[in-house]
Amino acid sequence: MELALSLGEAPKSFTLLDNTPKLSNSKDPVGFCIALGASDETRASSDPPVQLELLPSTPVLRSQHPSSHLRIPWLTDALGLERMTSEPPAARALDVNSFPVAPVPGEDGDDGAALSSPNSAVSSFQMDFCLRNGNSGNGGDGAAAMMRNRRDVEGAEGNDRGTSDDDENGSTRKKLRLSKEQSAFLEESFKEHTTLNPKQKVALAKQLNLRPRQVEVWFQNRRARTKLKQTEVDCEYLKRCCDTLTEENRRLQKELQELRALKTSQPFYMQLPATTLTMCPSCERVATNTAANNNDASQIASALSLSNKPTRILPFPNTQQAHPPPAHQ
DNA sequence: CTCCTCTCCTGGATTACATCA
DNA sequence: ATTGATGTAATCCAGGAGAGG
Repeated sequence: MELALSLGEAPKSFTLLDNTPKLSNSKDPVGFCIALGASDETRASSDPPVQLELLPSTPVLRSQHPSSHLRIPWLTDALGLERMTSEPPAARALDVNSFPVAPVPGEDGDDGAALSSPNSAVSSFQMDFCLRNGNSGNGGDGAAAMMRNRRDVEGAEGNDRGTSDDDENGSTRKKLRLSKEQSAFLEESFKEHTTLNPKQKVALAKQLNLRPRQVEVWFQNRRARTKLKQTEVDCEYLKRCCDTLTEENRRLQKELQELRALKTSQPFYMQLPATTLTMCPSCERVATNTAANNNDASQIASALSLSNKPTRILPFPNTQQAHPPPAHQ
């Protein structure tokens, strides 16, 4: 992807380097980073390429994060760690105390692997994520939430697609609200894998007492949200870059106007022998014969605009001795 | 080897519902 | 109590990839 902006008489271009790693291969769940290469002068030094961090990063969130209590099944597998069955009871912080929902036989219609999942050990520590966030300790309408939760869980059970279930009940589709613990655990999983293979999906579903389809949908929506957020961040960053370039364009146009005004106000400067500028034909740098190091175009421009000394610009071959070619290479 | 069909998965768009101010 | 905004679970659809005939 390449994006080029042309600004007046001083065209500058910058490219949007698409170094985006594949999400599935990246350790970073967001994994999307843009690098905006502009000229050093153009690029705002305070605007590094933006990478969105959508995951909880504050110490508070981290400390409250259930990852301190939970393990991602495939992570423990990968690390060869003990499974959660060996977790001390005190660590089972998510074993909230209501409505344990018995697994419905033949529930996992989504994947046949559910019955013979190699991660089946997880089921021995099946957590009860039946509570919605309303009744997990902050009082309020706990009873009502529990009733809703029971209704939702019961409605969610047994049918993977849900639509036929709704058809049978003659009701509209129900919407299960995931508990904070479930959402947090899914977030933690998403941090490790933005996509799930069937085994991971089933293991996660078992662990969270959800249907694999629900886990799948959650990851779909989560990826969509990530992409949306990243797009917003990208737009904001590009907008800032555009503002910076616009400002620089304005400044350069103004400088150009000053130079032209100076030129028209002093039409006979060519006849005055005060200062001689030499220009190298290869690199187009300019040097004066009075100050050999003064070959910066901006310094020349400021010299032109600030001091009213008449200046002569000569082709380089005429003043070989003033600017030997290898001097600046 | 190529083509076709089927299945599965994913992204994008959209809907429907829950929650909150 | 009502309502609009917002967040998000769920659905629908199209397209790509891989397997198998």
